[in-house]
Amino acid sequence: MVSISSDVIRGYNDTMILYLLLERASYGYEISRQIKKLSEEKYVIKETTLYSAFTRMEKNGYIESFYDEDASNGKRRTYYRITDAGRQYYKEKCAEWKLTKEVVEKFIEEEQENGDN
Amino acid sequence: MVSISSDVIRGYNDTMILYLLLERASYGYEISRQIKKLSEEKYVIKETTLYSAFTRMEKNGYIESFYDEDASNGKRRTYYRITDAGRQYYKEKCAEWKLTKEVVEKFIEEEQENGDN
DNA sequence: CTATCGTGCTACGTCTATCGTAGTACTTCT
DNA sequence: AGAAGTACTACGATAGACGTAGCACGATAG
Repeated sequence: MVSISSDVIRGYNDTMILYLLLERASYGYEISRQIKKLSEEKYVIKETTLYSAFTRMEKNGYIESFYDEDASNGKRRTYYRITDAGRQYYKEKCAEWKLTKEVVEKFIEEEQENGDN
Repeated sequence: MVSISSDVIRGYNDTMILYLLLERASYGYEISRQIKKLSEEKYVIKETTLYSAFTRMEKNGYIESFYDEDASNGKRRTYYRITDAGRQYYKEKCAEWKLTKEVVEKFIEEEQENGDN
């Protein structure tokens, strides 16, 4: 069964997260479920990958963290919102994706869905 | 200017090399030039990346190395040919690529080529 | 004759995104 | 009370990519 290896999705985890943050600010667990859902269960991001992406992107200024002040109690969530730099970065990654796709596809053979020919 | 980062092509260097070896056995320098040419100069594989891919793939049994017996003298080239396992692996990577593309594209916004609207 | 350029590698160390494992903490369901 | 779900953090390992450097040989130019 074909599944997505970390090496091929690498470099697009950030893009996926930013895409979801374009809609609205969110937090780890929610982002994780949204990725799973939007990818139709084809891809599930690992927790450690997700949180380290948050840390990295905040350090790079692509996202900002904040706490929901209304949260009465319970384990406090860390929310993230996208910054202008993040929006810019997202756009660049989209452009890069198109280029990458173009290049990779020159090396991919269309598999004629074979009837055992 | 948009260029392809190593993190996004990671995991497809092997695929590109194998694709070229499907055609015929080849060696480092030639593969390198073919990748550059076929990608229309959009991607140039680094020497170290290429040779470490050869080593890795030979260890994994996807390719086999041999020397050109006819080569009279000069620096001897190491040729590589693809194995059956390599052909199988290539096919899997092609299938994986399609899946990856499907997933990633759900997170990519089509950039309406803007006339500064 | 020497220098440079192109070809064809190898060695070695660094970087970094991802991931495995584990642990903490709080809530809700049973 | 215990388990399952939510919401993280810490720490170390892995592996592909890459920077730098060097070696070896042939051909071409000065």
